[in-house]
Amino acid sequence: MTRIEEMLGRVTAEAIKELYGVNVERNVLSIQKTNKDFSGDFTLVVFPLTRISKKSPEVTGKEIGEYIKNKLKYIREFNVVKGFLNFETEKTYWVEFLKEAYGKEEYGLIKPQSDSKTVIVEFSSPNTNKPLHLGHIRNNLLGYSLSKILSANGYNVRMVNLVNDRGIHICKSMLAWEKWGNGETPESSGMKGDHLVGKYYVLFEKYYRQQVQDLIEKGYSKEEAEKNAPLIKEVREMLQKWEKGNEHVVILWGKLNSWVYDGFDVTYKELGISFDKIYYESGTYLSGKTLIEEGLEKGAFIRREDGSVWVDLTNEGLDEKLLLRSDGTSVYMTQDIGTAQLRFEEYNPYKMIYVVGNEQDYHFNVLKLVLLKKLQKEWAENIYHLSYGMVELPEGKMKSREGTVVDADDLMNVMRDTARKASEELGKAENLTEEEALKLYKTIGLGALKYFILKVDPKKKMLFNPQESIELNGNTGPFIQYTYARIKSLLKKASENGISWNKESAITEINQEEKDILKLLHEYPVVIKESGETYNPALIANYIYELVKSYNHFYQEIPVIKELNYDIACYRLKLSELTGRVIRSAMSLLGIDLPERM
RNA sequence: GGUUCAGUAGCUCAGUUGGAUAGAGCAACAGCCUUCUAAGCUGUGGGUCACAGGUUCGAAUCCUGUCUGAAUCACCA
Repeated sequence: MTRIEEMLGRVTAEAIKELYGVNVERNVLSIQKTNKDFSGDFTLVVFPLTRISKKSPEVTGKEIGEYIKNKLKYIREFNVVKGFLNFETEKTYWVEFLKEAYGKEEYGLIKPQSDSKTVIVEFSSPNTNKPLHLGHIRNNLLGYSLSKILSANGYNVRMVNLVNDRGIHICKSMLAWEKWGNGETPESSGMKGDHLVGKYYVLFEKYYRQQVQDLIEKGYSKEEAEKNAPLIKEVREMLQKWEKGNEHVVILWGKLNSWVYDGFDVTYKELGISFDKIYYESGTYLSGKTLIEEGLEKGAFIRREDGSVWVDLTNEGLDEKLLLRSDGTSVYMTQDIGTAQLRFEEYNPYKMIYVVGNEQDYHFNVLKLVLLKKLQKEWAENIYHLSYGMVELPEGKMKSREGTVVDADDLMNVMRDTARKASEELGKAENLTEEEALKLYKTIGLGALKYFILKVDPKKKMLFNPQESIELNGNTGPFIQYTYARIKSLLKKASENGISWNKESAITEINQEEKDILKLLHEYPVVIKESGETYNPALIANYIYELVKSYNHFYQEIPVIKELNYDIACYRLKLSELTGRVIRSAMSLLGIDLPERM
């Protein structure tokens, strides 16, 4: 069944050709949903067409409307208000639409085929020196949801995580643990591994800052003090030992990292996040050097007297950027150049998406420019940096070193407890086993958190207020989950009453409430497409909210099971079932679970 | 200072290939549970879309300038 917007577009172009003798491009025709204050379902804006018709907007609208009404059986009536031509659709269109959509197994989704294009989504990319916090949660949720959405658009998606498991910041917690840890382990302390390691990272920073302060008081400049504090010298030494493969340091590194991974695994599992492939920086940080050499030969880069290698991007409006240190070791940029190349060789992807915060906009600009302009890698055109805004707290930005972070594990626990409290107050937990109840609280708490984060446009920074953001009413995840549970309950009751709605039913009328829902269901495939094209899960979130709101309105006003006309009751049950299926489908694109009852 | 991004109701956010009288939620107030789950529904109040110009049938949306905020511009990652 062709979508009505397409039919309208085609026939409108035909009308203009017929009436005014001019061929118009399909995309200059603006066909949109009719504003709710006017009568009609779809609207053609005729202002731009008056230049062609050489007539007033009203007359032009009437002429085109008349033509279309006679040509398209699904258009029942039209009206013209100023320059807006509003079409009213025939109810048969909606009846047929529901029948078709209802019959599809996964309405709205495009299944990836084995020969579909591949898209790589890199996200999460944590450092192994501290536990995950709210910022990582936004990253993880965006990356995971985006992957699901792209998959629903028919791409083969590979979810990839590049773990920052080496470097000076990792050595900081290692050194601190060795100095002050007294052999403390996750088992001996009862702490989650990532939290334990994070504790020593904070400890390092604390003593380091103290040493810097002491030196400043002795007359050092701040810069000198930061360079000469004994702890930073020790940690540099440790990094060098690591790079040379010093056995003691490598073993220590392996031990602490394994604790962190155990901790991360728990957090990822709680969050419901998984990856197809995990890369480790320790395995990739040397890559990229050959590409730099290649660039040097071509004259794309400059080697300075001290041996360091730079790229000059001043013509592109950026600065000079370091690619290799004077001692020949690589920097972040070097390895990103290398891993990009490796991945394109491995997967030959159609797109490669990096989900990374907007604080690294500059870095990704440089990365793409170097690959594209300096190294002439045409595939770099397909690199896309999904740059998301920071999560801020009422008191400002989160800072790991200063302890002003919202810890991921803590937050999930708080959300679950809030859900528990609310459920108990509302008496929802009755008739549930302890196990069922716990599962429900987790579903609701996480649903609230995930929806809260994903409903905001990724590009924008967002504010997280711990007191107010943990909301379960209004435009929230639990609101949607609740509606879903209601639909489930309705369907269950209907089948208990022996109603079999899964059959043809002769419908003579559809009311406004039903039509509102049908129109939204009708839009679902378009929303999936748009959110895939713009890499924006928020479009899905806002769409579900609209759908759920109009279903709740329907539910409140219109009887379903209690409807006495059997055909109408069946029709409304079908509508409800499809709404439930779309809610489930759309929520799964956000990575949010739904309870069967709540 | 350069670059980039942002500024919409008291708060958190929708709304941009330019379209009709700018929308939700929260908070406030007023209603709706003997009737399919009230985590719901209905209603009221709340706006100089940061400011000033410009483009045109039409601007929150595009352009220019100003103000405010954030990020970034490291031999850190």
